[in-house]
Amino acid sequence: MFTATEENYLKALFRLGALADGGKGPAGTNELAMELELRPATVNEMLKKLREKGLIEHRRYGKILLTETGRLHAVEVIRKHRLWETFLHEKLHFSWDEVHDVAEQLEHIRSVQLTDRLEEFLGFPSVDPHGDPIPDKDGRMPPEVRQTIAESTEGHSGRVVGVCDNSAEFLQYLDRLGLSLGLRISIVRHISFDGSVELEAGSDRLIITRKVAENLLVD
Amino acid sequence: MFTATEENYLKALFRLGALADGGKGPAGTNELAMELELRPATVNEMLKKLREKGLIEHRRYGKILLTETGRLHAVEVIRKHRLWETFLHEKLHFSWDEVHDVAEQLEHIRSVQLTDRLEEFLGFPSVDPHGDPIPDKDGRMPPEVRQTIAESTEGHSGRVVGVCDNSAEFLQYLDRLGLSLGLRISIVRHISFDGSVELEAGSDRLIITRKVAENLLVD
DNA sequence: TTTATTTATTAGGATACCCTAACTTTATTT
DNA sequence: AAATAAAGTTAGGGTATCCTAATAAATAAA
Repeated sequence: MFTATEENYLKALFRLGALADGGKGPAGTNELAMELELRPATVNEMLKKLREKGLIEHRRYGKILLTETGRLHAVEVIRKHRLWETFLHEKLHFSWDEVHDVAEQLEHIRSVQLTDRLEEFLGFPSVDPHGDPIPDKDGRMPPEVRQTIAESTEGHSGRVVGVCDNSAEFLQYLDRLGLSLGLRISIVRHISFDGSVELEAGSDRLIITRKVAENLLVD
Repeated sequence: MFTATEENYLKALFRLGALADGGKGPAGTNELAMELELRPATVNEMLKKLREKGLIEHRRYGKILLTETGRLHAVEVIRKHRLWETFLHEKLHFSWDEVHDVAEQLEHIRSVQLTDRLEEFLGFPSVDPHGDPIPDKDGRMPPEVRQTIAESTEGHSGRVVGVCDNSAEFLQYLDRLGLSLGLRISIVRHISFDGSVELEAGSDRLIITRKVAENLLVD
């Protein structure tokens, strides 16, 4: 039905929030090119194809929006990606910074039964190893009630439920800081001088930089 | 390192036994094209590429032979294919006729760790759901001591250990005949009239056609 | 051994996806 | 509103993989 390339475009548009509602609104060609690490000219060509397949709405010099069909396919790919990440982490003991690249390949395997059986095998998980919610068979995604540490209020306490940046570098850095998914923490104070945040995790205190705080999600 | 297409060529050459030793010897362009369901002209182009990469030996108008490097890569792909088939069958409960097409895609996933971890997760299986041996990490494949029912002697008794034809149609037909992998059977007699073979399975007797007998392997 | 058949190769084209460079339209400044 | 900047598009190429049709070499048959 769709090539791996097409699926990557849909996924990128979904990430950019190019949705009629519930997202950041229409996306631009340059923005999409940046997200996919491709040239605008290349993206422009593919837009034509996606338009003709009814996956996006787009007029010459206009903005890009996923159609409902496009959104459903994007969510399906994200579902597959997150299920595979969960499989790799829980069954094959890949660390959370190793799962992404392999899942990036596995998400494009075409099989009507595979995804659903994998989901069942994993016991219908609700989130992947990075804390991101896994859409169900019908493309429904549990609403995320989470915020970055940077935007949370002082005194707030909750669990680390996800990250914004999935790079191996960041994830390994978190491991070194002793921060892992599910950890209970409290926001002690925001330091206005440089945006650092002081946290309490159990009986430990630690300070994280603004950049880390902006990429760590708590519930 | 190698594209999925290149890997399919290597696999096909291995299947055709295009090995310096231990196989049927060199293969031809047409033969390979037939195996891959492509045109000879297409195959001819790819031969150039495989030759330059040192995966095959081939001179203009000459026969094709896998180099040692080529053979090792072919075996690695076969290893991945069979491990995935085993996963699909044992963990996700795909029937033995459903596993092939999905494994055909999964075998091309590139990850240094994935295959070995999958193998460990599956408990180091020695054969896949069709009874085909799974090569180990170093490309060693347990020697097959098996023969088709058509060539086995009357009175021989053993287990059904594999099939030559992996088509869903044949595998479903076997299910209908009540023949499954691991079943203990005895060869009662070869019927010279039409090549049919009479079998005993437990207390049951059944007759299979010559074509079935040629595609069923016993140890 | 000359002819016929089979097998392999070349030539030329198509599609998918990517690129750079040049150009056009839209948006932002002044 | 004119000038500038930013965003989007077109033109022209490149590689990988496939194709058909024509040709050349090798093999088999007469």
